[in-house]
Amino acid sequence: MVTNGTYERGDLFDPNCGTRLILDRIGDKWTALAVLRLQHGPLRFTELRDGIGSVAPKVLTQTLRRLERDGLLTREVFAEVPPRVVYDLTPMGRSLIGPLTAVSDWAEEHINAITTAQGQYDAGS
Amino acid sequence: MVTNGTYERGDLFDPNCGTRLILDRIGDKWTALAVLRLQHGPLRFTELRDGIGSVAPKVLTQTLRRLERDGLLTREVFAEVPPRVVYDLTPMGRSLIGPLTAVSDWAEEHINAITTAQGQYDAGS
DNA sequence: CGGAATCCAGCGGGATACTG
DNA sequence: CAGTATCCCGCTGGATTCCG
Repeated sequence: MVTNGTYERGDLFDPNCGTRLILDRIGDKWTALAVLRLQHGPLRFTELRDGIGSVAPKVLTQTLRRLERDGLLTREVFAEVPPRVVYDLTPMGRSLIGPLTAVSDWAEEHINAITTAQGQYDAGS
Repeated sequence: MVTNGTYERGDLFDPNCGTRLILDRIGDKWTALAVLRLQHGPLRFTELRDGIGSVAPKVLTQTLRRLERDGLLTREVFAEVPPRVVYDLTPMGRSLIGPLTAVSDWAEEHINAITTAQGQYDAGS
């Protein structure tokens, strides 16, 4: 597996390495979901909320604000009545879809095996 | 982007879908790090702990036990004095390295852009 | 409609001390 | 060495209510 002498390309042991920071971010409960929901085009707040499940509005707002702050999505407000706010991924946000999908695919493929393994482990195997 | 009618291959809106479950798992503070540290071969408890940073032993144990329960790593105990315990990835655990590396690579590539975006956002841009 | 404000509980995670 | 046993804190995330 190790063809050259390099370890993880970064410094995983360093708490400030990129991987740690990003993992803390997309590892939270809704971030990855929000990004994946937006991969097919812009959505409004309510569409996002309904599509994702039962997220408290406060929590969804937090998630979206963080993503906006990180430059991964844009938030466009239309001064209308009733108000309309549209969220969309930035190019950088879109570039995250690939890696995220890789993990998601892996999850779908192995979720059954994992559940089985858990059952055996709990059975005192 | 949507060439056919399918959304995410799973049912992301279902709290019980694989992606959600896995993300909750590898999204925690140490799991992904532990897996990545083990990609080059088996390690002992202390080697894992020293390599990863400052993890409280209790927390590292929790992480490793969960991974063992999920069938992602093996825990082999040698009845010696002093005791020796070796952790190693299972084939399934090894198959997670790819997706994890994809995310990790993305993180290393974009961490600077993200930090910059945060700075601008905080500047009230 | 798209939040903001408030309150709150749980638990993930850390520090420390001890043990087979 | 490789944990276990306690204690404890903060923060994430949830429920609810109200507002422009």
